[in-house]
Amino acid sequence: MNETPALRRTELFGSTSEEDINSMLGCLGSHMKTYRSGEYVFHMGDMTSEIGLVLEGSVYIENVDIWGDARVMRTCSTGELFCEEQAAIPNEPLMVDVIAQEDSRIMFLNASKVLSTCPHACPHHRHLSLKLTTMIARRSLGLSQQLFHTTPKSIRGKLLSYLSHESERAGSNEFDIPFNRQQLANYLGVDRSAMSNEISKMRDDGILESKRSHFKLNERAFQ
Amino acid sequence: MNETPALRRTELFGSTSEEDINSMLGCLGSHMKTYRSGEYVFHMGDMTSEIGLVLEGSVYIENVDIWGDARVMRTCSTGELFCEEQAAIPNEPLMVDVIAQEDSRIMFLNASKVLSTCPHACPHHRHLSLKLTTMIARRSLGLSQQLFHTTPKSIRGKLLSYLSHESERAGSNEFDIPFNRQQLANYLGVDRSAMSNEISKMRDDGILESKRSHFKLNERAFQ
DNA sequence: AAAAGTATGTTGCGATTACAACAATGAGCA
DNA sequence: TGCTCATTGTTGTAATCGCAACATACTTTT
Repeated sequence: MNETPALRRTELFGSTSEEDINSMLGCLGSHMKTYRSGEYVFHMGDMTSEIGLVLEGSVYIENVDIWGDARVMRTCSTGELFCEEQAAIPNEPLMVDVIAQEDSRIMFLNASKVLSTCPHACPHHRHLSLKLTTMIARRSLGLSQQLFHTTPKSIRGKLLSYLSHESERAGSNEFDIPFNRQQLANYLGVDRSAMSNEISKMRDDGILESKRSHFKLNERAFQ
Repeated sequence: MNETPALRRTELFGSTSEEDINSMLGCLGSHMKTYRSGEYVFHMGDMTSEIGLVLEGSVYIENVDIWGDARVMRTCSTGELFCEEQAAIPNEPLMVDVIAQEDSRIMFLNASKVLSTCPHACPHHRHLSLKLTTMIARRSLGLSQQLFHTTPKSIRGKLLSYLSHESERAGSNEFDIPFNRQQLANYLGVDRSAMSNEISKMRDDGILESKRSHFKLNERAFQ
C-alpha cells in the first residue's frame, strides 16, 4: 500500500513532493502499523525515540495517576503528530499512554534520524528536519499562550487576556475566534455557563459586543 | 572581551569545547549587545529570527494587552535562552516585549543559521542544532505538564495531579518537590494560603503527609 | 541564645464559580 | 413551514476560593 498521498496531506510532509518523500522514507527509519480501536500505541514508561504520525483514524493521549485515575490530555486526528517532543529528547521516558481511539493506521519515524541529518543528506531531509523543529516550536508557543490566558484568577480576566490577544493577532478590534462557547470554556479551563454569563455581564458593562464567535472589543469604556 | 567561558556555562553550549565554540560562532551569525536596566531588547511586532542568550544579567518577557495593561510572562536569568520558539518559526511576529531587568549582556544567534546546518557543516554545528531542538521540545513538554496540572477545577485536584506526577517521576510515593509553597501556588495558579489550607485538609483526610517540600502520598485511604 | 526575617499554617468573610436545570436562539432538514 | 437538534443564554444555590490578617514554625544572623 502506498502511503505517500496520505503523507502529503500532513503538515510535516505537505511541502515535499511525492518523489522526494519516497526517496527519504528509508533514511527516516519509517515503518507502519495498524491498530484496533482501544489498542495501546505507546505505554507509560516506554523509552521511545519514535514520532507517531496518524495516517488514518485517531489516537488519544492519557495520563494515569498513581491512584489509577485516567485523564485525557489531548487527541490526535488524521495528519497530526504525537510524541514528537518526547522523541526529540534523548532518554526521556514517556509519562503518558497513547491509545487508538478508533481503528487507525500509524506511521512511525525515528526522531534522531529525522533531526540529525547526515553530512551527505539531501536538501529535502534538511527541510523536513527544520519543519519538525518549527512544529515543535509552534506547539510550545501555543501552550505558552494558553497558560498565559488561564493565569488570571477570574473568568473575566481570562476572557480579556484571550480576547485581547486574538484582537492583536487579527490587527483589529473586531474579529472571529476559532472556538464555540464550549471549546472556549475548555481552553480557558472554566465552566461554560459561568463563562456565558460573564460574557453577558461584560456586554452590559460596555466592554465588548459579541454574537456567537464574532467579537468586538470596545475602547476602555470602563475604568 | 572573550565570551566563550560564559557560553560554556549555558545549557546550549555546555557540551561543546571552547575551541569548537570559537570556530562556530561566525557561522551562527552571533553578535553581542549590552543593555541598561529597563531597555527594550525586542518589541512586540518585531519579525526577529534571532535567539537571545543571556550572558550576564536578566531580562523579562511581558505581554501588553490592547488596553495597555502589562503582565510578565516569565523572566530569563543568566545562561537562559529567550525567543527561541519565535525565532524557530519563520515569519512569526513577536507577540511580546523583552526588557532588560538589570544591566545585561546578551548574545544573539541567528536561528536559521543554528538550525539549518549547511552540507559541509562541522559535527559540532549539527550537535548544537540538535541541542536547540531538544531544549525547545523540553520546554514544550514542561508547559504541557503545567497546563495539565492546572486543568482540574479545584485546588485539591490540581495538587493531586501535580503530586502524583512528581511521585511517578521519583519512582516512589515519597519525594521532594523543587518548589516552596509560594512557588507551587504560582505554578498551579492558586492562592498560597488557600493551598496551604487544602494541604492541611488532605493531611487530615489521610491522603498525604508532608513537611515543607517533602511529601508522602498514601495508598487510597479515601474513596 | 536572642533577634530578625522568611516561610508556612490558620481563620473568617465576601466574592466568584461550578453545577444543575431550564429557556431561548439558531441551524439543518423533511 | 414546521420539526429536531445543537448551541448559547439565564437563573439560583451551594461550594470553593481569593484575600487579608494573624499565628506559628523554621532559618539565619549577630
